[in-house]
Amino acid sequence: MKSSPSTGYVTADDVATAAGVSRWTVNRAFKKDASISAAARAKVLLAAETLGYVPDLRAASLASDHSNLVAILIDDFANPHKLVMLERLTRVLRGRGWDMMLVNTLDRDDAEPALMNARRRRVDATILIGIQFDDEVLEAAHKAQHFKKLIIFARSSENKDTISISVDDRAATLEIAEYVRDRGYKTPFYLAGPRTNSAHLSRKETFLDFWAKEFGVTCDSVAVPAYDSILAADIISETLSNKPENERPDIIVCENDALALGAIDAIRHRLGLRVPDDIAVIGFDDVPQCESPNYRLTTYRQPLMDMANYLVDVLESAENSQLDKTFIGRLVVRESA
Amino acid sequence: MKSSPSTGYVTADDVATAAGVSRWTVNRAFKKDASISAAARAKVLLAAETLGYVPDLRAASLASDHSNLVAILIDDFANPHKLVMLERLTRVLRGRGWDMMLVNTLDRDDAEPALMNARRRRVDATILIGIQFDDEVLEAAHKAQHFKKLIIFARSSENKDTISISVDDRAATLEIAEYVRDRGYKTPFYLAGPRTNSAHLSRKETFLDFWAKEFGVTCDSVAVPAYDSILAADIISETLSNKPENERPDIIVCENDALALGAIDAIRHRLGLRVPDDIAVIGFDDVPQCESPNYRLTTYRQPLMDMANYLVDVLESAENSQLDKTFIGRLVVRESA
DNA sequence: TTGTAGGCGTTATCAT
DNA sequence: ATGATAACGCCTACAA
Repeated sequence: MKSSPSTGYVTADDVATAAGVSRWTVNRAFKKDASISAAARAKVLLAAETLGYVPDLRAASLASDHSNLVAILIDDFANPHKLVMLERLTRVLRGRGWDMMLVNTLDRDDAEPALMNARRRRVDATILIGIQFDDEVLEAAHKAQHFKKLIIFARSSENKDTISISVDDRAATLEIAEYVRDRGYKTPFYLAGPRTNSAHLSRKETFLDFWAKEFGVTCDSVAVPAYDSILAADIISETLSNKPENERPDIIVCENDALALGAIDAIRHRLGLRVPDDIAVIGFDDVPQCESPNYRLTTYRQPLMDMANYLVDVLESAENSQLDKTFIGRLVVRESA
Repeated sequence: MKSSPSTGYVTADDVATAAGVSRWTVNRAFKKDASISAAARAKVLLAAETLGYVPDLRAASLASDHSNLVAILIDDFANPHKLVMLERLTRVLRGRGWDMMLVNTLDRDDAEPALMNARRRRVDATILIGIQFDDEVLEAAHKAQHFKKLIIFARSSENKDTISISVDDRAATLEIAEYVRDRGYKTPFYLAGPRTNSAHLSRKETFLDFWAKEFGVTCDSVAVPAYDSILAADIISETLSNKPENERPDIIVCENDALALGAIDAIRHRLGLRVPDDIAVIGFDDVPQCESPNYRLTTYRQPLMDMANYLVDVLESAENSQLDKTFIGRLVVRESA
């Protein structure tokens, strides 16, 4: 038991002295399940309060080898859905006692250094959200095999060393496709996002397959190199501006809302047409803007709260394989399609 | 020097044994400025690579009492500008070797627990971004005086125990006001955000003062209880829908873009009027959507990269007072006003 | 219920 | 340039 430390922080020892107990009793006072008398706890908590003591989580983590800290690696801040995901994730994690580090994976070459960084902090899990964590990056990451848990959130992955928590893309896309068919649209156009090296069947492929089987026609599509509304607007207006009216699609099915919002802008302000009367639009994600009177976008909402809660279940699980899970969301019908 | 540890992590000792040097030499190999021979460093780095060793930052922090980790407390995820700020902040911090914890301050009562949490992690600085950190909360927080650095980002504050990094609201608002005057608008209407207990002069007050002095008239205003576009649209349409044409404002000046985008939606889709012909709109922040062909919002852009870089300067400074700084941004003129 | 050793993986500081 | 000692503040496991 020593007296005041050099660092300026109050330690358990200081509180112990003040409360007239041992340092270990002090620590017990801060644990829920600890076996400690109510009197002792009260005494300790009072002393801690007056001294301004709070336990040091670095030391706790070092000694116990779990930190209740996760790293979230994210790219693609242009997509407004990321803000929604961050809100849900931080809310649920914090509500259940977890902290998170947010890492901006600046570009694809930065993915590995970013993963390395998470390892240095000895986080309990590393969560990947974004488009640049393709199979190749994952392979390289897991070569070293030094992640307690590597979780891919809101994106499916067949990678074996990884836990994937995502919406069932196939089911979702089929629900969208059926809606498009049932509403009588005949000539859909698919607006896809950046191509990745991921092995799984993309939303676009699922949709095109469905349409081909249903009607025996291949519908057109184009890819936008980023999930960016402005870019999507540019590409849609380029693609459609010189098409005669009878070759025009009657609906644009978009891989996500970022693209869909751009598509609506282009249809109205570049092509001078109406949504949905001339061309309908359908999105994916249900970002807040979808509800704006300007867009009223029909879209597919992922059950993000459920997914985030399941993520914490995974964090708190002793297992770290066989934990993949897909979720079913729902189509939110508004006026855009 | 012990052999393989129980935790599964490779330690500096393991590398030391493998490389035939001492543990301290291993650590030196990972420091830029360390005095170590090139040969020794190469030997160590090779051994580390094959063993998969990376330094443990928890232990480093515990021993050195600085973590290169900051906590960012943020609320108001409805405002799309938050995503931009997060992008810039994470980019600059990471580029300069800092990690950040992101904490969602769920509501006002959660501010104190959230601050406590940052203390438990012994972060080098706590950064506050949001509206709920008013003077009262700051007071309570600093009563305990246990923050190495408490920084208010993108918001001015007169609190003495706090470092405020923000745009010069007064200069910005005056620039906007002069623009409004010079373009010949006569009857501006101010759309404000939630009222806070902050002591400083708000943008709204600055604008109203200017207009009163310039023309001797008080312009109308209304407050939206959250920085939320949908809500802003509702309130604008309520407020203006039953005004006769001659009492209608010719421009709506908004405290930020979230409100401004909602105002535009309301003007078009609820009031059936045109922007800017019937009513012009001006915002603040320059969120990405401003550039959309649908909005083309005239707005004021904060120099976020400069501000973020200055934030890191502050983190790396030995001082922790007299560090307040305000920045000057610029008006970005588009077609909405 | 309460106290005690020993260890977690670094760094500061001093010694060689 | 390299090695060694003593923290850093807590937790696990066990003893009293």
